[in-house]
Amino acid sequence: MRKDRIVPQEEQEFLNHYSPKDYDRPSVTADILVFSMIDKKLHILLIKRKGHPYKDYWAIPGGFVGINESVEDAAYRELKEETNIDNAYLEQLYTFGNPNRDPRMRVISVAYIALVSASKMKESAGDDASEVCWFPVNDLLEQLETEDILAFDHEEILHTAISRLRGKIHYTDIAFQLLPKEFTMRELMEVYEEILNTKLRLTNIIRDTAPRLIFTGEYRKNDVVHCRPSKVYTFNKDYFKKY
Amino acid sequence: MRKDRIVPQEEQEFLNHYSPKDYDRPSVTADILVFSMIDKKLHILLIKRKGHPYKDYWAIPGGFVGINESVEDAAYRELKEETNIDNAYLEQLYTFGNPNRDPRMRVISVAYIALVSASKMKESAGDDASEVCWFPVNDLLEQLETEDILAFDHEEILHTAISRLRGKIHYTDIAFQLLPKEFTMRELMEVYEEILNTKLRLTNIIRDTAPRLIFTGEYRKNDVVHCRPSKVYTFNKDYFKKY
DNA sequence: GGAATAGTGTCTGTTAGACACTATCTA
DNA sequence: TAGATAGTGTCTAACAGACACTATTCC
Repeated sequence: MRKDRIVPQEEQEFLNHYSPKDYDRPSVTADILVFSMIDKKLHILLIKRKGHPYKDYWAIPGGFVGINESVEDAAYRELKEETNIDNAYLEQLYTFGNPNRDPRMRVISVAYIALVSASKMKESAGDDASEVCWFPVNDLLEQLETEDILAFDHEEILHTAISRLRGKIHYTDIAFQLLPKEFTMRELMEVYEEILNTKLRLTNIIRDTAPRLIFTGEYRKNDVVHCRPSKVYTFNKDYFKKY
Repeated sequence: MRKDRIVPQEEQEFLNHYSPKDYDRPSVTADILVFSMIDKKLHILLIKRKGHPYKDYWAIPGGFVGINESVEDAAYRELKEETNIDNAYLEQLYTFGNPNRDPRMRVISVAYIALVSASKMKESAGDDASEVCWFPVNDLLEQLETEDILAFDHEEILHTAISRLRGKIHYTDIAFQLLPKEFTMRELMEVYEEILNTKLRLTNIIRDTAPRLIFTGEYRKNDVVHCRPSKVYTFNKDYFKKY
């Protein structure tokens, strides 16, 4: 329940005279892990830090949550600033709240995962194009095993995000969120392979996702020579798999 | 990677002169949903609000996160205050960050789930015993379909928690966290039944959880008359099921 | 025709719900 | 012995990985 609670007059009077106490407060940011499939590889958007601390390290984009803005709205705003995309799949990941995460001040970060289709992306991400970069995720993960590249606790945040994606790919629609409206079976499989970082069999992906797909009636010629064209599919939004 | 990064001297100097700007900041609380099995029923700990707003409504216990305290530590502190338990299973649930959640001021709440064994609980929960109450969860959920009982957005938080527990019970160890060190198969099944709010078959629970259990060698006489005693088990902490 | 991928159908091992049946205890 | 729950074993349907085999395209 809970639709429009009737606020008793007594309570209304209390509220009129209430002023928030001046606690010593942490700052709150919304950080956003933007994933996209680019050139058949899963990529994540990172920005290079221009100043201290962690100067020249790469960081997950984020920004402070406004005092009258929901945390989710802050994440959407951040996404818009970085990718110029208004609507995208957005999911809260986890809240990272250790003191000393940021040596400057106490910051609590609510991390979000955004999945965007490369086709939706408009040009120029942000102002300084040179400071923003798409990293191929699996290459990055490998590199992180031996090198420190990410600022703050952002490596931990990235690993948390990957675990989430891997865990959810089989029973949710996240794979489709990374594809354009129309796609082939092979493209869909590539999303699975990139997220799970394994080789899969096209045939099993077909079977598992078929009920959620609609054949558009069109075929697409393949990049490869001597090859039968693929059926073009659309995601059936009305289908919900149990969970 | 990321163990002990060497902070360059240049960066250290920057930090020495950095002072956090005075942004207008939301307050952050750690709210904690404490679950326990009491009298064969899953219960949640709620406190009755003594003041406005939502006077006399029931609320999930919570408190402000200290400026030098991790959010998780704040949750542990809150748990200790309410139940007098030091160590318990604690898991971050979700962060609720809409403005107007609390009519007094902007509050962002990081919600945690705590699972405690009734046997570990010491007496007296908090100061005013009369203000703290254990609610049987499934009865409460039913009541919430027709009545507003919970303060703020706490009904939504509760539903999120229940979904999480139901989703994780089959592939994690949360059921065991609600039981004392030693327990019978029937007690374990009762945890499953309470969380899922369904009737299950003992025999299937036995099969599914067997690899994670250790038979203590002891038997326990049953409450019911004319009945064969149950084997007493312990949770095998070393066993990790894939996920 | 041959190379190459698209797509179908099937085999198999695993898993989860259901339940028949046996085991063991106490009044 | 009867009543009751403990616990074993098995049937079955759903599912997922593997792969044999067919289909279709272009050079």
